[in-house]
Amino acid sequence: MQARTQPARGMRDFLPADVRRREYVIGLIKEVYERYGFEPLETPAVENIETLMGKYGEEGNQLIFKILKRGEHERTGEADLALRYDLTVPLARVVAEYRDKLPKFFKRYQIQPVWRADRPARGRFREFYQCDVDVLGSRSMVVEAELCAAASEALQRLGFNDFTIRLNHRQVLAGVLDAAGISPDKHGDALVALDKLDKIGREGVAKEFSERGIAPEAGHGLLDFFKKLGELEHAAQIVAGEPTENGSALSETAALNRATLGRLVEFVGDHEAGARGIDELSYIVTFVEASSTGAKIKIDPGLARGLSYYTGAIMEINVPDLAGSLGGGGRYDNLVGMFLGQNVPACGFALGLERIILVMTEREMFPRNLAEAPAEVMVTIWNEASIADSLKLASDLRDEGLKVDLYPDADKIGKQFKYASSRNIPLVAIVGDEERERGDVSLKDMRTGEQMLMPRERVAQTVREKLSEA
RNA sequence: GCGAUAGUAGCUCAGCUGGUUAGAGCGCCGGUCUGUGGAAUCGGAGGUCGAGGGUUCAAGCCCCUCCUAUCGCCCCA
Repeated sequence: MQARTQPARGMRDFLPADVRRREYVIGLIKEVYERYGFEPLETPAVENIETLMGKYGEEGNQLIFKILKRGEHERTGEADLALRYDLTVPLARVVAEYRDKLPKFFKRYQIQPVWRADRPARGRFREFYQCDVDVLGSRSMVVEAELCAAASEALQRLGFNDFTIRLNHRQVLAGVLDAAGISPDKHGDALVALDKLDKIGREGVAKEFSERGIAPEAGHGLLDFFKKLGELEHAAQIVAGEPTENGSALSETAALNRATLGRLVEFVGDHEAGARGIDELSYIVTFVEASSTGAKIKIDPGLARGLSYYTGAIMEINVPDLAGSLGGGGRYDNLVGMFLGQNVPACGFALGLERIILVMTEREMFPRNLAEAPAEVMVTIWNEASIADSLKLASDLRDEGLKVDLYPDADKIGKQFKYASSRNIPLVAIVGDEERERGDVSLKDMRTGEQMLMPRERVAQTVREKLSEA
């Protein structure tokens, strides 16, 4: 009859120390986003199923957690609701619904869980938090630049400095594939194969191209283009010499981005949409160079992203020690239109909270004192007769604004000290028979072992002094 | 969804080619200490060996199914 106590597959319980870490990260991200002028938004966990279906591509549809109809309809197996798959589509729905109440440029952040019926793996769960920032209402590349800067600053505040924001563009991607002579219906296949370039190498990709029915000349042309891009990077590194230096890293990145753009122009030629995309990328890198984020951004013509609603720039953040990405985003000018009938330009960025926490935990990037003391002072209970005194003292100290734990049992005093010690509570207050007679309280500093006797009224002040000493 | 590896005490792990009552360290609880934690010392509890089935005289070990985690593929934050 022993029930299973593990949470459902891919779902997790967060114990107090976990929650403290999560809140620490969320707090810092919020702070940065607020400083960029973003406003908070929350939406329901559940959406009508039509709201989500068809927005994420074929693969995405299958990964949506669907909720069966209730009541009599349950037996049909039909679903009318679903758990949200991301925060972007609900945002588009909200903008379509409240267009008149929202500002012309709606800048919002949203930090909430989303659900995907995926197979769990390292850094991948079925319930996970995304930290989204989006700007709606503008086609300007200033938006892309600001979003990159905001996400980048959030990561830097958390202590990351070895991340890269890879930048690409859906139209440029299309332009490159067209220019290579890959037929439009094979673009998807080409991208999937191309994405594995650094894993399986040129020959591997070439093999996969042919398996996926891509014309050999087209495949070769494409691989050739990427080979030359790779050489570009190599050259830039040699020129810059020390890539770790801040100053030279910036110019190196900028130079590389310029060179990459140049190659793209050559290769894509007069492909109209592609050329426009290249212009947009060039604006973004120029705008971004105005801030320290510039050194973090790298145009990567091989970057593809799964979600089907992206229409323009796409980006992704990576760190060396994580296979997946720390976050990603892009422009999706047509998504709101799917709800409203009228397009509202939009661009957004999502940071993956779970992956940030995973890497931060492995690298021990959390402040030491985060998970520790649940209270600043613990009040002991001397005996059954003195419970009221202890309650009163705890209450008074709480009124003084202190975090106070009250030991619940009249255990041996040594046991109570041991408990306080194990919980890392720095101070312990004792009202024993002697103290009570004189209206005094003993206060022990668990860190030094020092113990002082004082009038009741002075306890709060002394606790504060002791806390600030450390 | 496919393939691979792993799961033994709260934690980290031993456990030989299947062979009696499954071990260690750390942690936990208690005593030494009748108003005091951390140290020392002595003692104690705790495991249906991930779950369920099968083979065998005998299963932690072999076989099957499932669960969970991790690694590739696929995809993604």
